[in-house]
Amino acid sequence: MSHDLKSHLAELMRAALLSVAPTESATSIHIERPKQAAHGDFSCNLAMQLARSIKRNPRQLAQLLVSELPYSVLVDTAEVAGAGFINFRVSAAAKLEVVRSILEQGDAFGRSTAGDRRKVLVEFVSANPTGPLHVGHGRGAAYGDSLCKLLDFAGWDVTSEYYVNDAGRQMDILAVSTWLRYLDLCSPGAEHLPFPANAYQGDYVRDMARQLFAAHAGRYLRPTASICDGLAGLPDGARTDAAAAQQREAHLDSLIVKARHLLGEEWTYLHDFVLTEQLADCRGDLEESGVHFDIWFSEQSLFSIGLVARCVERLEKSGHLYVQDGARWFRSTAFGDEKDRVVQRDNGLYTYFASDIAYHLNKYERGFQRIINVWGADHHGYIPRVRGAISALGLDPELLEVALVQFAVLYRSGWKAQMSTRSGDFVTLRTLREDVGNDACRFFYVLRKSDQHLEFDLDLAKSESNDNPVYYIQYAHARVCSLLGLWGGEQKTLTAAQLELLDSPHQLALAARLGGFPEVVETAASELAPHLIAFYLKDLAAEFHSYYNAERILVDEPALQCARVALAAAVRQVIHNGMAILGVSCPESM
RNA sequence: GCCUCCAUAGCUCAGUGGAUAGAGCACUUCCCUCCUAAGGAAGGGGUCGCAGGUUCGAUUCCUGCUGGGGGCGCCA
Repeated sequence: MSHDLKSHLAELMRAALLSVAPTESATSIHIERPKQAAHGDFSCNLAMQLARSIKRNPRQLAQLLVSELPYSVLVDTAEVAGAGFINFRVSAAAKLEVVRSILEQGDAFGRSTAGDRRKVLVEFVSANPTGPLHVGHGRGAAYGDSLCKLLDFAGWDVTSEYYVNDAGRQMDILAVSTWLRYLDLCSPGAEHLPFPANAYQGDYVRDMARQLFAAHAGRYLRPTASICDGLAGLPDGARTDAAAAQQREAHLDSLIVKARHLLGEEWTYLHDFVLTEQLADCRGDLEESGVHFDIWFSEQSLFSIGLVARCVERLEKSGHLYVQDGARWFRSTAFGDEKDRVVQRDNGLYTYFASDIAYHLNKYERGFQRIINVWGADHHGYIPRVRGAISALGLDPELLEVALVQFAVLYRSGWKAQMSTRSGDFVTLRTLREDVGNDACRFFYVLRKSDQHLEFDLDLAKSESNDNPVYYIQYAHARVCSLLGLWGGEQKTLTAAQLELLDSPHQLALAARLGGFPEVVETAASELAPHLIAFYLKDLAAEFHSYYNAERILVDEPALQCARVALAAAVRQVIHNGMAILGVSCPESM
């Protein structure tokens, strides 16, 4: 309704503009909601925009525009204020009508057709399946999922996708880490290989080793001597220099080569086992968080179908590649990147970048009108080369949008918690959800603008969870549910309420706030900013609580009672719709 | 060094071309014989990091500076 009000006012202003200054008919007309109630329900700054080109005093111009404004039953007053604003007051009836719309449209209120059911792909989380998701991943998950729901609400045909990095070195490291733990279990007490500091340290690795041992006993056991034979050496444990680090990585790589060689076919089983385990854990975790993916896309599949090789070939043919130092490079500097990038190493293996080019080619070939990557902010330097590769393949790089999500930093007892999967020192998303609860967790994650660092104070969230704004909003919802229960009537009858009886400032303010929901959805969707929904809901809940304390809703007079219950029910509905976008539940009682 | 995000109340953060810059927490007072007090009402608290520029108008846009997070691999 308010949507209609806004465009209605824009049309009135357009008519006035044509009459006052026909030569300026191309000027865009902005109708906004003033921050202060004293400035009316809507305002327009057209006179100030025009003042310069027409060379007239903005206030006089505004006065002229007002006098040329066509009559409308919806508008009570239009007056000039400030430096040349035109402030509108719309009739109470026009404002209140939104209550009926909300009750009639229910869960669909606020939905728009802006997206025109065009296909959009949203890829997010895509964490390596090398360990449990931690609180950093949680933010990407909450943001991405809310973004999907938001875009769906705004009329897009959304597909959510998780890119599974199941083909890289990290997976090999995880497999070999598990194998080493397993070897210890096979021969307890015996002298065993030292567990490398740069292998995966987490307890979940030991858990997988135990499972492996329980199911297969000594099947993957190989003599220690055969493993050690020809292994790259380790530097002194105390050394922290770059050369030592490089040596440690080389040691790990030679362990992987050794494991492959000694285990043969069984290495594949081991590799698949750890992948399946971690993916299942990750998937379960996300499902419990209410985060759903339509597609789990395997990086390995890109190699299997030969798309990576074909992609590189295609770039080769179009002259975007060259060979140097034995490696094959993509000339990304031709597309604005700061340096060229390797796509194929001197040992013949493709880099992660090569498979990512193939992945993006595949995304384009699936026919999306819009492709959104939700990436951690640490990937920002990666954007130019991907865009470059897309351009080099003759595709439109503008189709790809990258939404960068800044880090979530977790504070425990006033100390910043580390977040490294390899070192095993991290707080898992699962732990966080168990401590804080899923609703508070998801709400907290989207309560910050995504390009803003998020400070997640675990102790505060745990100890003072009652202060969490999520409860404030849920409480408003529960209060209405309680009212509806006490009222006891048939909700369908509320659409027939005499809304004009709602004439107090509190009620009109609430109606105006409710009317703003579709605009908030629209803005949030176009800016990929679900946090705007969260802030809107806080404001709506505040307005409702204030009203609830100031006026009685279940009054004796039947018509008035019906109108007030209808308003409360509309508040409940909009909170419900907004929370659904955020993936947060709305309990009926608290 | 280069790239990028950021700097707004004591703290955590909204607002991003408009009129007197907002919220929560914390602090000071009030309000349950009354529809859930996980609530409400009132109050104090700010040179919107600094300096220029564009504009009728800048916390918002541009440039520089200062301070902070992150990134700059033939890792993924």
